[in-house]
Amino acid sequence: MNEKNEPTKAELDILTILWKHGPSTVRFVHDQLNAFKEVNYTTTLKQMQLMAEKGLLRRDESSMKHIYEAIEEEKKTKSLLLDRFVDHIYGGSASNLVMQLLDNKKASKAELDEIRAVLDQLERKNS
Amino acid sequence: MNEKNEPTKAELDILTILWKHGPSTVRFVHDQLNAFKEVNYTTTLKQMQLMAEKGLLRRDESSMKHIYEAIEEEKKTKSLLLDRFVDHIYGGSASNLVMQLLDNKKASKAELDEIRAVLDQLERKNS
DNA sequence: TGCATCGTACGATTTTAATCGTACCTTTGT
DNA sequence: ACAAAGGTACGATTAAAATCGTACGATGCA
Repeated sequence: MNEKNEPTKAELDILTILWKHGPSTVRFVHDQLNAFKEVNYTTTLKQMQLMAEKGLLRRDESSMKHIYEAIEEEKKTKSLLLDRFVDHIYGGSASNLVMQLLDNKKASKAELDEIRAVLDQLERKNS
Repeated sequence: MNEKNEPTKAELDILTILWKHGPSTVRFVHDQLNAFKEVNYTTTLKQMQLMAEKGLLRRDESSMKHIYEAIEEEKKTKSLLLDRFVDHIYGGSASNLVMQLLDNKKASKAELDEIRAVLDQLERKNS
């Protein structure tokens, strides 16, 4: 993900679908999209074409139905977004973010356990 | 914070300053802003006026130099943004977010300890 | 008093994101 | 063969965010 290629909301919706289903046609992505959001087919098409230009998607035009694929993997992109978010909203402090997260009861018991497990594992690795 | 009053990036910059320094004049906010971002004075002014209209800021016009103040408190607004973020990017799973956060080495040793402390405290409270 | 300074008001502009309409090419079924 | 269906290309439009220029009122001081 080069530079300021931060995906917008609409782009992220498309990326999410591609990450989930792998390389897909515009039609497929569009149908998935319409499951929760009304848009015109040409809008989805255009959006994906723009994303290809921007370097967010790779396009295979060998067949008539072009196949699009996310260039960056899910994890990498999301972690970039996360970093931006932490920096922007929490002044770069990850712990502040986590504290608020836990505070807000946004995390279930199971999630708490999971988080603790990750912490433990990380600590073991670092020692 | 009503409805879709989600602050944009530029608005968040202004809110951050107001949260930090309390009720302020446009001039003051503008100077703070310019410390890290070049903008025209009238832009800041306009932005703050719009934010007041939107219900993000409260304005005291009793004196010539209008005084602006964030309506919602920092914590509330940030937690709203955080929730949106978790929902949008991590499908609502707080633990996924945290895992990635820790994974990414975005958290220092001190932060890890802090996070663990919060976890401990929460667990004690819940039992 | 008058002029430089600092303030707000307001319309216009720029930029970017998002959407859509229309033209036109390809495939497929009859 | 040809019409219907489904595909891409592309320009135009809309909407929202952000920025700026200019007008003009208040204040203060030489």
